Parts: sequence; C-alpha cells; structure tokens
Amino acid sequence: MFAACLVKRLSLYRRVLGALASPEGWAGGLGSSDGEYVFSHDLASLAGVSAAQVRRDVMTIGYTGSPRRGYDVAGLIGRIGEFLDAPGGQSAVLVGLGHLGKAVLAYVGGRRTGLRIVAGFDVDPAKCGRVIHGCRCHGMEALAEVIAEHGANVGLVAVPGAEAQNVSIQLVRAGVRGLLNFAPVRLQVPEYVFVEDVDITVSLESVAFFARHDAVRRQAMIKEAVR
Amino acid sequence: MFAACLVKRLSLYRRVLGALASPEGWAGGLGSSDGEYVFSHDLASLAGVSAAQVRRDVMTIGYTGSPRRGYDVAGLIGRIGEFLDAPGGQSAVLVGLGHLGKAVLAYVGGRRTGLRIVAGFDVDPAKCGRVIHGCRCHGMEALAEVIAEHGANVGLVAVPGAEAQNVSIQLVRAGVRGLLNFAPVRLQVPEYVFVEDVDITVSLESVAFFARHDAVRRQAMIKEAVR
DNA sequence: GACGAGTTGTGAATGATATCACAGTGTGAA
DNA sequence: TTCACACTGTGATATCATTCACAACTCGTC
Repeated sequence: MFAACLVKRLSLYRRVLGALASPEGWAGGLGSSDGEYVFSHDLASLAGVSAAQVRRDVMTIGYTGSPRRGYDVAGLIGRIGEFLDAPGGQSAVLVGLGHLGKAVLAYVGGRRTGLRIVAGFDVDPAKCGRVIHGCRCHGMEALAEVIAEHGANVGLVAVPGAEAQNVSIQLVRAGVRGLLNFAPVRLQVPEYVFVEDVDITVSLESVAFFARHDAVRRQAMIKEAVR
Repeated sequence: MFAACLVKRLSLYRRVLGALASPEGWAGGLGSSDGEYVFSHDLASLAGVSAAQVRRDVMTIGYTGSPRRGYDVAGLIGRIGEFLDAPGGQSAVLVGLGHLGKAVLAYVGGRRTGLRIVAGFDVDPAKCGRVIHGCRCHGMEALAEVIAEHGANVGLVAVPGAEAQNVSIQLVRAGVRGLLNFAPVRLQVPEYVFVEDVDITVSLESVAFFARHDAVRRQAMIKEAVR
C-alpha cells in the first residue's frame, strides 16, 4: 500500500513542474533550472519539502535523473502521470452545487489531468439542466443512472452536514469507490471505500492554534538567544 | 511542539462531543453513552480513529475519565477548549469573496467557538461595504488598518493562485501569524508564520488514486481468499 | 584525457505517530 | 459489604515517514 502523503506530494510536484515547463517558463525567481531540467533542491523549495524527500519520492516511482543536470522536467511529469493517473482517464461526480460546489468546479474545471468532473447534482430544481462551469447539473434522482453511464468511481460531497451521510450512501451504492468529503461530518462507509475529508473548520482551528503557539516558540527562541 | 495532527483530532473530538451533548442528544445509533458520558471507543468510532488514540490524546491534554463510566462530555469539551482556544478569543480575516470565500463564511459563520472571522476583503468594489453572511467586506486598501483594529492574527487566503503570494505578504506585514491557504500555490512566508494548505486539486487526485488502488487491494484479497 | 565541482541514489539513522497490551481502578450488582 | 467486570491510563512496542550522509556518477573545464 502506497502512503497517502507520497501520492499528495507527487500531485503537487506535477503541478509545480507543469508551471516550470509552461511556455512562459515560470518567471518566478528559480535559481537554477532553464525549464528543461530541474534539480531536486529546486523542486523541493517550490513544493515546500526537503530535497532528500524529493529524491526519495522520485526513486519510489522509479524515475531516474542525471547527476549534474537533474531531472528532465517533461519526463518526470510523464512518469508521475503514469503513476497517478488511470490509464483511460477517470470520471468524478459532484453532489451539491452551493458556493462550495461551484468553487470546486471553478478550481478543477480548468485543470488538464486524467480526471474529469463529468456531472453535478443538486436538490434544487432551479439548478437542474443548467450547465455550471462547463459541468451539466442533474437532479438527485438521476444519480445512479448518470454515474453508471460515465463509469464514475469518484464522488465529491459538497452538501450540508445533515445530508452528507445519506448522499455518500447513495454514491457508494451507485459504484463510487472514493469520496472527497467537504461536509463537517465523519462518513460511515464500507471499508473498501476511500474517504478523504477536507474539513475547513478543523483546519481553521488548527491554524489559529499554531498562529499563537509559534509565537510562544518564537519567544522561547529569543530567550535562548539572549542567554 | 505539539503535533499538528493532535490539534486537528482535538478539534474534531470537540465537534463530535458537541453533537453528543446537544439538546436532541444525537439520535444517531451510538451504542452506549447517554449524552452525559462517553467511552473512548464510542468517541473513537464517531471520529474515525482508534480507541487507544482517543485515550492517548485525552491523556496528552491532561484530562481524566473514570473507568466504567468514561469521559464526562461537558468536562472534556471544556478541557479541549482550554487547550485549543485563545483565552480572550481570536480573530481572523478572509481575503477573497468569490464562491470559495462565501462558502467558507457560510461554514464557519455558524460555528460558535473562540474564533471569529471579523472581516472580509476583495478587490471587487461591488462587494465593498456589503455584509456577506454576517461579515463586513472591505476593499484591499483597508487591509492593514482593519487587521490592526481587530488584532486579527489569522488570515484565510481564498483568492486565485496568481494573487495568493502577494496577498499573503500583505497579511503577514499587517501582523497575521497563521494562514489558511486555499490557493493552489505554495506560499513563501517567513518561518515564524504557520501555513496550512487546503489543496483541493491535490486532495482530489489523491482520492482518485486510492479509489482505484483500493480496488486493486480488494482483488488481491479475493485472490488470497480463493487460495 | 584527467580533474573537480556538484549532482543523484540509497542504506542507515533518526524522528514522529499510532497501536498493543495490561496493570490499576471505580462502579454497579448481588 | 464484597466482588467482578469493563473501562481508563500508560510504558513498551510497532509502524510509518523523513532526514542524514556518503559513495557513485556525470558533465564542463583545463
């Protein structure tokens, strides 16, 4: 079983590398790197991890760089794609087209990867039939049918907490095997379903805590420096 | 230094406990627990972690339960609050009032905790002066002033990727010490600033990966069972 | 062609996190 | 009042993730 954090870092590397390889070549102040090749420490600083971590991750997916030149950007992007993406592409559906759902569509819609959000669902009849951010919206009654039609196996849950559990059951019943859950609720699903929670409240409280706590550590460091 | 994951779990426990303690007593099928007391394994299953993890966490924050009855719900909520929350409350500001910003306000606005989102900012003049989800919106030029006025030390960055770095610099300059970043960019900030990334693209790709990978593991398990 | 500077690749060491397993204990039942 | 059970608290252990540190290598330079 591959570690979850490895997969997330690879996804991040790919995005960073994509920016490097793009036509304008990422004007940002990257020390070395001409856009063709990248060193582990450059990729590391762009991704906010250590250089050793980058090298270890690259090794894990079986890619190889060249001493003195670094990693071939296009080649590494390709290898990450082979590792992360489904060979024939993968389809996802989004349930809940409130502010959050729309924001997610706007974010992901632009990205060009092996993964597409092929349909949206909402209880609000006013939204049905409309196309939002390039994604067709259906009523909840069409859920199973549309999922089957596209062979989607990923579901995004962007509904209020009270409905999230119910929605997730419907998704799983329709064949979904991975859930990205934005609702502030822990979903109870069969163990063969993978759930990733994006819990804004929890993240926010965590930031608030460390905003204070780092201040404490700063003072401790100052004290130590004085001594 | 307290581990980041401990803080997140505590935040989660608190929310789950709050649901347990609420008037209607969480109709959901919790085996034991009458709403007054809760066992480590019940809290664990509600939070999606192991019972040993719960006991360890409770120990870490110095709370104590009673054998045979479990933890006092109200007492534990209180202790978690002492640990997580700033004594006099804490203020945060939100930059970017697009779909995502509004969604965040809707989520967090309802919650009653030591943390308040006291102001929003956006470049769009049409939004300035309005009150969205109970939060007053200002133009970017008022950033430093409003932050100073409220003594806010937490900032939420919900702007497009291209502007995120610039916004984060302004926030830090105005005194913010913790950032919750929704933009698909790694922020470069001084090391005394705590950054938490909520990276929807990365999370989604991770879910997509494990939706497939767990399927593989399932097949492997079936093979093994047949043998 | 030989050299040296600056990379990568990776075994080993460290550190962080979660689990195990069981002694200790308060509680309700008899 | 006594007892036994089911739970907590926690040292020890296992697992997972990251970093260290250095040999091996490659490329530009002399």
